[in-house]
Amino acid sequence: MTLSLHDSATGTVRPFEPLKPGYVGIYQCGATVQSAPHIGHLRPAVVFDVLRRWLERSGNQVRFIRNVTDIDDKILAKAAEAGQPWWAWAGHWERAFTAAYDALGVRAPTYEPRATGVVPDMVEFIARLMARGHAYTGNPGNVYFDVRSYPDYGSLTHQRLADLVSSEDEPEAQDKRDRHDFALWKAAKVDEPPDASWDTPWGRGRPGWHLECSTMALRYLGEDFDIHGGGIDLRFPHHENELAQSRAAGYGFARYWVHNAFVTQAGVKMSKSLGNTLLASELLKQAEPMVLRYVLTAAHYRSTLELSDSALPEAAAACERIVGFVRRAGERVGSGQPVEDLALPAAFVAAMDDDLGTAGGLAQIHDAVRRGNTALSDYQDEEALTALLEVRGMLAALGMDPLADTWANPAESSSRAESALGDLVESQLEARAAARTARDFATADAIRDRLAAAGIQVEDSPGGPRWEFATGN
RNA sequence: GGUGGAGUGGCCGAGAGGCGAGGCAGCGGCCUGCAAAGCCGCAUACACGGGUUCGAAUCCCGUCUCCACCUCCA
Repeated sequence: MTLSLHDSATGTVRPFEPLKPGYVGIYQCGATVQSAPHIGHLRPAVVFDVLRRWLERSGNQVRFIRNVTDIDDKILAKAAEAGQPWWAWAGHWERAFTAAYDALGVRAPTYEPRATGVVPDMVEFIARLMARGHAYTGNPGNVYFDVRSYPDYGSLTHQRLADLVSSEDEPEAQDKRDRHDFALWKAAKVDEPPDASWDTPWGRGRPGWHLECSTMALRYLGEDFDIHGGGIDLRFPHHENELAQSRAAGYGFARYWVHNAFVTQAGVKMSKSLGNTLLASELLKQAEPMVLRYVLTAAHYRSTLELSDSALPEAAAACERIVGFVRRAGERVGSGQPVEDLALPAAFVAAMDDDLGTAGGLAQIHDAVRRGNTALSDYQDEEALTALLEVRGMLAALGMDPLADTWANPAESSSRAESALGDLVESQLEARAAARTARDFATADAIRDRLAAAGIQVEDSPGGPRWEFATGN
C-alpha cells in the first residue's frame, strides 16, 4: 500500500495503512433525505467512489458504508407541510438520491443503513456513555453529551470550547450543563407524529444526528475502522461530536478523516437560501453522466470546485476527445478486453497514490489519448492498442470507462424510431458519397448541412463516413 | 473573536525552490475537395510589497481580497 491520504485530524497527508492489511473500512456520511439531491451531494459521492475503487484497485477488500439519515427536524417539518407521513417523505427522497448515484456510476455501498434502523444500538450507546459519566438527562426525553467530561473535545478541528461562538438565533436549551453539550436523544414534541419517536429508559424521543453516525459506524465497521469521510462542512460540529462520543464510549473510531471541499458558483457555496443549487436531475439533462463525473474528477477533492457556466460544455468537449479516441481505436484494433486488470501507467498510479490526484490522472489519460491518436493516423495499430488499453484502464480506475455497462448509451438502444433514423441517415450518406464521387461537392455539402441542421454530425474517416448526434445542446 | 482554506494565463484547474501538468477557448500550420476529427506549433500565468537564495508561483515577513465552519448543511 503506497497510497497517502490527507487526514483532517492531523492536517497532513500521510501514508494510509489499514488497521488490517488488505481490508479497509470506510464510513461516509450520507444524505439527510429531505429534498432533491444537488451537485453538492454528487461531489462526495463521486469522491468516495473513486477512493473506494482506488483502494480496491490497490488490492484491498473494502467495506464501504454510507448511511441514510432518514429522520430529522427538516424531514418532519417538510413532511408535515406536505401532509405526508415523514417516512414516506424520507423514502421518496432516498430513492431520488439512489437514482442520482446510480446515474453517475457511483457503486452501491456494501451496505446502506438507515438511522431509524439502529435505534436499539443507539439506546445501548447512550447507556454506555451514561455509565462512563459522559451523558446526562435533561428534561424528560432529552439526553446530552457532556462536553466538559471529555477533555479532548475539539481535537478533530483544533478548537477550544471557549473559542466557539454559540448561535444567537436559537434560544439556549435550559436543561444543558454547557451550551456546547449536544443532544444524543431529543425528546418527542407534542406536535410531532407519534411514530417519529421511540421509547427509551430516559423518555420518549428520537435520535440526535451525531449519535446516528457513530452508532451505524460501530455496528457495521466495528469499534475501530479506517476512514471516515464526508463534506468539509461536516467537520464541525458533526464529526467532532461523533469522534468525541465514540472515544468517550471507549472506541477507537476512525483513524483517517477525509473531507471533500465544496462546489461553488461565482465563488460561493450553494445553498437553498441563495437559490443557487444545481439539482442532480437538472444537471443530468444538461450533460452526460460521464461528463458530470469528469467535472467532479478534474479538480482535486480538497479544492473548491467552481462550476462556471462553461464548466459542463468544456468537460463535454474533453470527454468527447477521450471517448472519440476510444471509439475510433476500438473500431481499428478491437476493444474486447476486460479493463479491470489492465496495467496502469506508473505516472497515473503515482498521481492517484498521492492523495488521489485525479487531476494528474486525467492529464495522463489525455497524454495517452494523444499518443493513441498519433498512432492511429500513422497506422501503428500496436501502439494504438497499447494506448487504448491504457486509456480504458485509467478511465475504469476512475469509474469512467465509456464502454462499461453502467453507461449503456440510451442512443444505442434499438427502438424502431432509432433504427428507422439510422436507415435514413445511411441513405443520406450514400447519396452524399455518390455526389462526392461525382465531385459534386455542392450537393455533398448540402446533404451534410441538412444532417447537421437535424443535429447529426458527419465525420469522414479512412473507413468511410461516420455519424453521431452532435454534442452540446 | 476562534478554526481551516484560497488568490495561477480568456476560462477551468494541477503543481509547490531550478526543464511553464492537463483540458476548454483562441491563433498559425499539416491533413482534407471543403469541413469535422486528429496531429504539430504558439502564452512576458502564478493577488500586492519586501526579504532569503546562484535561482521562488513554490520558503520567510508584511499587506489586501475572498471562501468555509463555529446553527441544519456535501
